[in-house]
Amino acid sequence: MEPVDSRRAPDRLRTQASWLINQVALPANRLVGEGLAAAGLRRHHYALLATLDEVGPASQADLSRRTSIDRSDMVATVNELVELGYVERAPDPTDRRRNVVSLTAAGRRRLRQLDDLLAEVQSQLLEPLSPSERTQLTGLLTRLADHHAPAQANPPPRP
Amino acid sequence: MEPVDSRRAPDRLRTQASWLINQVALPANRLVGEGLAAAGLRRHHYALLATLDEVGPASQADLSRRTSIDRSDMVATVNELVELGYVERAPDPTDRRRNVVSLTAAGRRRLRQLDDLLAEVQSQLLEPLSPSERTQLTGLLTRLADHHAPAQANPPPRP
DNA sequence: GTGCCAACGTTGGCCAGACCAACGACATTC
DNA sequence: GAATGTCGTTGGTCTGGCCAACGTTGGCAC
Repeated sequence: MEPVDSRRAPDRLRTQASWLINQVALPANRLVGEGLAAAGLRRHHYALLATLDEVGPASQADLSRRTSIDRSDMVATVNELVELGYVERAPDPTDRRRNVVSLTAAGRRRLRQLDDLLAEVQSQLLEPLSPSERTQLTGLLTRLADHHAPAQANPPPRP
Repeated sequence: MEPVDSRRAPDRLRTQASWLINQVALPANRLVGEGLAAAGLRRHHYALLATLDEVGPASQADLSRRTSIDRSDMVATVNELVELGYVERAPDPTDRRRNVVSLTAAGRRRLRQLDDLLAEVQSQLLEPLSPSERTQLTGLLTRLADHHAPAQANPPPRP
C-alpha cells in the first residue's frame, strides 16, 4: 500500500512547467533573500552592485534595462546604496537628464563578499543536481529567459 | 565588432541559477496570469480547482498543504470560487473543525477549459525548447522542487 | 531657430502573492 | 478531564513587479 503523502501536490500541477518554475523560484528567492538579509541588503541591491561592477558607471535608466528593475524602483535602490556608501550618484555633465551611478571602493569590497555568499546559495539551491545537470539546467533556463526577454531594441553603440 | 546590447544583463547575473529561475518565473507567471485573467480567475483559483478534481473533496487545511497556498489565503480563494459557483463548502459532519470543499459540475466544466488554456500557455512558455529538452527541464525542476519542498512530515507509519 | 517628440529621474500609487500571529471552536491524547 | 494540537478565520506585514504622470532636458525635422 503506497503511503499517500497528504502534502503532495496533484500531478495536474506537478507536471506544469509554469508551476514547477514557481515552486523552484520560491525557495531560490527565499535563500537569496535570507543570505542578503544577513548583510542587510535585498536582491535589488545585489543586482545593482553586480551590474555596476561589470559594466562600469552608468545611468539609472541603463541600469534599469540591464537589471530589469523598474526605473521607479531603481530610484529607491540607488538611494539606499548611496546611504550605505556603496554607490555614488552624480549628475552626468554630458547629458543633464541623467545621473551617473558608480561603485565606491566600499561597494566593491561589499560585492566580493556578496559574491561568495551567493555562490554558496547557488550550491544549496542546486544541491540535488550533478555538475553536468546544473549546466544543463542553466543552459535551458538561459534560452527561456532570452526568449522571453523584453523586446530587444538595440540603440547605436556609444562612440 | 560585437554590438553591445544595452539591455543585456551582466554575466554575473545571467549565470546565476537563482536569477535565471526568476527571469523565467516572471514571464511564466505573467502568461498564466493573463490567461486566467481572461477567464476572470487567478492562479490560486486554478490550483484549487485542479487539486479538488484530482484528490476529491477535501478540507481547506489539506488543500492548503497540497497547493502550498497559505491557510489564510485559502479562505479567500474558496470564498471567491463559492461565489462563482465552482465550488461548494460544507461543514464536515465527522469533524466539526473542518469544512469539506468540493467541485461543482460548473467548476468541473470550467476546469476543463482552463486546462486547455494552460496547456496553450505551457507551449508558449517552452516554445524555444524541443520536446526532449522540455522533458529534461521539467525533470530537473521536479527534483529541485521536491528537494526544497516544505519539510515533508509524512504521517508517521504508526509504530 | 523653433517645435515636437523621446528619454530621464522622480513621485505616488496599485496589485498579487507569500507570509505570520492570534483567536475560538473543536478533537485527540494521556 | 487537562494538555496539546488542528482547523477556519481575521487582520495584518512585506516584497516585488508594474503603471501613469510630472517637469526637465536632448535630439531632430523643418
